[in-house]
Amino acid sequence: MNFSASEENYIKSIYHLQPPDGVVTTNELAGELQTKPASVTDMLKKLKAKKLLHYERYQGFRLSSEGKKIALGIVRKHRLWEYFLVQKLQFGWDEVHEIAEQLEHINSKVLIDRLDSFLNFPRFDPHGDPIPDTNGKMEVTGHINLTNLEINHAAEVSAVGSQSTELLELLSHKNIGIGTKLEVKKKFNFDKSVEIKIKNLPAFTISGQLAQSLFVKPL
Amino acid sequence: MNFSASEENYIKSIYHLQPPDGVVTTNELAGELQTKPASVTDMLKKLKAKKLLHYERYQGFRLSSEGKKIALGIVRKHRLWEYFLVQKLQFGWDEVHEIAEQLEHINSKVLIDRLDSFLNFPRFDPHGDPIPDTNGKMEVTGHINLTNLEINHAAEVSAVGSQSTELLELLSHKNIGIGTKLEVKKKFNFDKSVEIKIKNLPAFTISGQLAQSLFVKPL
DNA sequence: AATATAATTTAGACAAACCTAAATTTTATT
DNA sequence: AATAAAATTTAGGTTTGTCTAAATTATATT
Ligand SMILES: [Mn+2]
Ligand SMILES: [Mn+2]
Ligand SMILES: [Mn+2]
Ligand SMILES: [Mn+2]
Repeated sequence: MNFSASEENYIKSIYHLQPPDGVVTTNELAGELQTKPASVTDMLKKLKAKKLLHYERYQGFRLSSEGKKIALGIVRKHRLWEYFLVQKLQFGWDEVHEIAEQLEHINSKVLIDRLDSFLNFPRFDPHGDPIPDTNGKMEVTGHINLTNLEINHAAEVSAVGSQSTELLELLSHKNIGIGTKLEVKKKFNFDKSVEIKIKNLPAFTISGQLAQSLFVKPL
Repeated sequence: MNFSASEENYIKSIYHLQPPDGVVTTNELAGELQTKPASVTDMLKKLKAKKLLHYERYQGFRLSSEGKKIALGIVRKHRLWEYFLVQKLQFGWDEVHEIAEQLEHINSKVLIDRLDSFLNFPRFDPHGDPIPDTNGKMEVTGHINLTNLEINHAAEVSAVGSQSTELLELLSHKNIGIGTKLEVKKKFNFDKSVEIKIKNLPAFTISGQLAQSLFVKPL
């Protein structure tokens, strides 16, 4: 079965909004998609008819297992393209979302699997979100992006957003690696930079871009 | 101004059908786009209103200079993506058209210019068609693909379809380079392979894939 | 429990891009 | 020049995805 770009955007948004056990509401989804509740209701009927979601009117809705499978396919495409844009075409991680929003609707299984292979099967996108594999499986490590770590909570670096030599060079210069224990001391909203503290070293500041590339496991 | 995928497909097809001085007809375009003449007429009105073509009813139509500019932009995207698919993702030149047909509608100037740079500014796509540069200019060399050379007509190799080391390795092994004079002796439809004759050498056969990567100037 | 408010759905329209069938215009043939 | 054939356009629908305004249902407040 094939879906329109519009259907895919709805499915993906429901996937992102859906809490582990709960349900998504019409207004939430309308807000997310910048559309009107009435339009959402129309689409819900269509997606229900296609068996992509469970929905009883006025009761909210959630993806069916088929719907979840479709969603993971779109998420896979979105994140792989983002990784491609950053890693191969020198885009900043803050410039890729809009373009990936278009590219995720290109319809070709072989294209996306070859892209995956060309990129060397990356497990995280430039924002640190895990990339589902060809079967829709993705890592469920407990790590979070450093930018989401709470202030003064100890954590350990567990992954980096990419394997680029530039990133790795910067990390080694700053003595940060997998296993490094650290705390966030302060977050600066102006430029998203973050002050961190590593034991036995004076506190220092890292750029928002670098923080985005670091994933930590709270201890 | 931004155009829908449908508008872009119409514009590109008119560009390809349009003879140097003549005009395109409704039925021709309907045939090319696998649609009905009535649908073509609808779109012609819209494109005329947007000043992308010159059109008087029952009289045929041709792109305006603005329309030509748009067309070249789409052709540029189509051919760059084809080159990417073949050169980076290991697709065969016969497998890329359909995917490029989708990718050509991705809307981002910076994306396509970065892709161009990433690919090292290729001048020909995998089918030997010239790739317009960022300003819509493309080479108008008189060369044609070797697969289109008439049998027993002398010609000189003038360009290759890509710069890949694999291609160049194969060419040097076969003693073919820019400037090599040759004739096509026979074309085999079964596997598209081609028998060629180079002076002072016995005739030999090259694969269809290799022939597709060779461009010659008839002498 | 009654009523007010908020969320959701329905009804009815609209634009884009297509279609079929009928009407019109151009072109070819006698 | 008249007529036949072909090409093109128009008229009137359909589907998809959107919208506004009104009606309905659920939730919150008195
Ligand atoms: Mn999207
Ligand atoms: Mn992302
Ligand atoms: Mn296309
Ligand atoms: Mn091509």
